[in-house]
Amino acid sequence: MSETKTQSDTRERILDAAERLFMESGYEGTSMRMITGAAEVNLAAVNYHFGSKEALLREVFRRRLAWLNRERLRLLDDLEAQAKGEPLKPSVILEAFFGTLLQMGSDESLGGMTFLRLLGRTLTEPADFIRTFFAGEYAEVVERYKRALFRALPDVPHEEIIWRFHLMLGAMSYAIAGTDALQVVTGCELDLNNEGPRAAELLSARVMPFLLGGLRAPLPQFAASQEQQNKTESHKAA
Amino acid sequence: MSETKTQSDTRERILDAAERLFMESGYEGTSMRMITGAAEVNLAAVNYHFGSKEALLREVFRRRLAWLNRERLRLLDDLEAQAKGEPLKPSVILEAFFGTLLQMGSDESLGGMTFLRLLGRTLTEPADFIRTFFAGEYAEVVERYKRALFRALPDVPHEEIIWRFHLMLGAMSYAIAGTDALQVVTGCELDLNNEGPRAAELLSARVMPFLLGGLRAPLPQFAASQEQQNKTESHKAA
DNA sequence: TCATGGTTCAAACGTTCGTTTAAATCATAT
DNA sequence: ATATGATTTAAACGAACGTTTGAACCATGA
Repeated sequence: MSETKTQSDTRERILDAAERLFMESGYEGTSMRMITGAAEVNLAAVNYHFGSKEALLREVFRRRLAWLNRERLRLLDDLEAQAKGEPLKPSVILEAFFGTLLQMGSDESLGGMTFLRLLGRTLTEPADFIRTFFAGEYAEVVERYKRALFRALPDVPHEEIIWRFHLMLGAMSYAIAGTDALQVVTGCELDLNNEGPRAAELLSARVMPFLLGGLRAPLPQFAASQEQQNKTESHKAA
Repeated sequence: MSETKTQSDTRERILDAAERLFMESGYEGTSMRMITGAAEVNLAAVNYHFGSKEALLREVFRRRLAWLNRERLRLLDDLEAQAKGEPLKPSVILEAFFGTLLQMGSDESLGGMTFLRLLGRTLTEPADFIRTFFAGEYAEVVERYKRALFRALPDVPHEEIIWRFHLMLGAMSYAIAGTDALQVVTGCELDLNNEGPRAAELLSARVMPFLLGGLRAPLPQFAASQEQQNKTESHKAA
């Protein structure tokens, strides 16, 4: 009814509906007709505005990840400048990387918990175009944070740090995705859905100590490249 | 190529092909024609032998999870009998729960790494029938191991233990699923594909210390919200 | 030998998928 | 008011989906 509406909001309506439906049903499980139906726009609107379903998914992530990863880099720049050349503490690095992520969950204008859960689920989607897209979006930020962790933990082999970074991502993704297959059993996810914006704080308090504990765990000791005899159990690999 | 073949191996061929394809492309991303084509059987064979695509997926998991969860329960029975009423050490519990899982990765007749990766990915699939199926398959084993962890960590609130169990599952799933969206960046997954049966040992050495570190991390301190103190044995058994 | 019941087969079923088309509609500047 | 370019619309496209069908096949026991 005013001039702000002259700029059609069809694009945003589609992106919002797609974000929610991709989160609920996955990429392959969500059809164009579900999306355009929920967004109350014409079926052809997706192809007109975005070109294809794949391009739509990419745009759903791009509009959120642009902010997320720019913020992560900015925060790391600040922290490193503030440290004046000294290595950062691991807890500070993790707080910057994951705290920025969780902040999105508290802010509806950044996607809220809907986007967080979509992100957690999509990281394990097998489709090729998804994986290559994410690799490109995350390349710089992962490289910078990896380097920060290398400096923070000079006695830990780089490969081990990469693995633990990997494991922390997994634990966080899983915790965020929430509606995992076992939630009926474990039965402690309802809070995430009901608490709304506070969900991010709860998640942070729960998960960050776990991640730090894992990151600083004693290193595994390998026996050369052959098997080690130190194993206490009698299991013999055939 | 004699009487053992009289019992048609069509069922197993389908299950093997479906296991691999579901792992590579996900449930919705894998078509019946892809499965029957890879298995070199007629398109109608899936519906004849299993009834539907959903039932096929369930059977793919049932033939592996039956062994896995039976073994997990048996091992826990043994350990608890051996402990003569004393609580088990957390590391022993985790080794039983996750070691059994990783053992499947080393044994091709139990599914090998293919099934492990399929399992890791499917735990985050959003489809309803998948989630309810898993809930049923895992109910008993999760309940038993939860109880063991409660006894092993009497000073930790039950809710916190459940959360950390949850996080450990996530980290392990993510590590196993392997081909995550960031593998191009982190670049340390190739070993899992190339090492074959040894992949499980490598994974174990990498992941178990991380999980233990996370499980034993200092507890988060909340600003006095609903503080539910832990009544060790008065917890009602549902 | 033939009847039988389990299994395989090619073909088709109706539905839904992502995408495209061309006309209709809208907003804006001249 | 009219022309113009951007957007929306209804309808249809061919392809692929999961499933069903009915006949052909085949091992086995009478």
